[in-house]
Amino acid sequence: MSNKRSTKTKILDAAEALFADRGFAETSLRTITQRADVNLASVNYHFGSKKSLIQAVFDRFLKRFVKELDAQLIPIEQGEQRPTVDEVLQTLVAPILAIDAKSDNGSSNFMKLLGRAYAESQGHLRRFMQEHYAGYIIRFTKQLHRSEPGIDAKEMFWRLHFMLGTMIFTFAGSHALRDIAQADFSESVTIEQTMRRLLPFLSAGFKA
Amino acid sequence: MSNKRSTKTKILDAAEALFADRGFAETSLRTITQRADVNLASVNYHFGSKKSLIQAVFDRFLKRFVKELDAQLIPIEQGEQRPTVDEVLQTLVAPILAIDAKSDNGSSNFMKLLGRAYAESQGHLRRFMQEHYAGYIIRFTKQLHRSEPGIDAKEMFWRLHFMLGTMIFTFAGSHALRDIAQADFSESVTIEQTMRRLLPFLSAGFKA
DNA sequence: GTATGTTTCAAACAAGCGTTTGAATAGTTA
DNA sequence: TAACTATTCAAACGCTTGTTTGAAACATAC
Repeated sequence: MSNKRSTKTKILDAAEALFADRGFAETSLRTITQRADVNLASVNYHFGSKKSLIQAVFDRFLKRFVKELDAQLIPIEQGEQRPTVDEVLQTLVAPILAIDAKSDNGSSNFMKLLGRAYAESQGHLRRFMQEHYAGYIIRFTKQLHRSEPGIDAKEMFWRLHFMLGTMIFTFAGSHALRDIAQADFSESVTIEQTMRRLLPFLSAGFKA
Repeated sequence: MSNKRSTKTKILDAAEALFADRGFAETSLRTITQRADVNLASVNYHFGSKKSLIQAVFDRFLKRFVKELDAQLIPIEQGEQRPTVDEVLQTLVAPILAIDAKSDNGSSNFMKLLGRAYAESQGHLRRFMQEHYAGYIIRFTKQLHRSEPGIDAKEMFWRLHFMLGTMIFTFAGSHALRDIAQADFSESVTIEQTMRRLLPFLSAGFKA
């Protein structure tokens, strides 16, 4: 392995950005390999198929994400005091910010991909994620439940999904939202700013 | 025009369901015409192109929607009393329920399509909707603002989009959510039930 | 050096796509 | 009935897609 970016990495980088921007079906392998400056056949050589490439993109992303999430969850899990809703929600913030640190604009590749995975119809991606990362969702949910023990499991389930929905939709949102905001209020929009607006909305809704 | 469903209608019906389920790029004209039981060429004959067909599907949907929305907004607009947030949000409920009345499962074709339109990258759909239906958004926003005059325009903008995001994500959500809920709580999930859970979440968040 | 295994490359493959064509049919008007 | 328009149909078009192929280039070992 040389110190230059490997072909595999170059493909993953290009695919990640393009999938997030355009979607899976709308992004051809030719577009990816062109942007990555590698040969067309190298995708199938290194990843086997387009479907496997999609999973590899997610796997790399989620590995980074859950590593951060884990670090955030541990102190809360070990705390004797029960956490507040805001504290639990905060465990998601740092990972998202850390992962998309490089992306200068207000949107998040990670969230965009999550949104696309959610909309994806065949569901092979959902199955893949369910298999490999369900444990983290359970840990997060457990702490959320600890923060508001009064809310029963069924209600919890729905409010959690409402929250996730809002987050994913907001950060996955195409440039539309950001552009409108920029035009109407001439304020540049970063992930952190949006996050600051979003969290009170979420925790108020959750405690409703 | 005979009393049988016309070819045009059959195409629109099939396309609507398939686009909502699988997305635009993932749905071929051959799949649509097969399901509609019409000839492949009839799409181009009646609509001109696939892109125009997509717009036609949205146009039919939105026409129904805004007709209902208009009826809901008028009494509020004419009321001297300023409306509550919940009353304003309710103006969206009836149209959504009315439009997807036929769909028995808990998801909404209309919302699914909205979600897909939002994710769509080229944006020709967003432009089309902006051109034809922006007036209704303004009317709705105006009433929302009237309900909580304390919230300034910028904050309003964001919270409105948080709300829309949650709604679209929730109702556009693939079967995943519904399936999990059904498995874990053995409760069948209708749009109305989900709406009942969602609205308090939204209005609490909005007033946060 | 030669030999061996790994990676790249241009070219081609079959399959599916949206669209077009021109003839056949159905429907309407005179 | 005859003339004319609107619609349907099977077939084909050109193009893009994901994938495969076999030779070339590179790397590593002996």
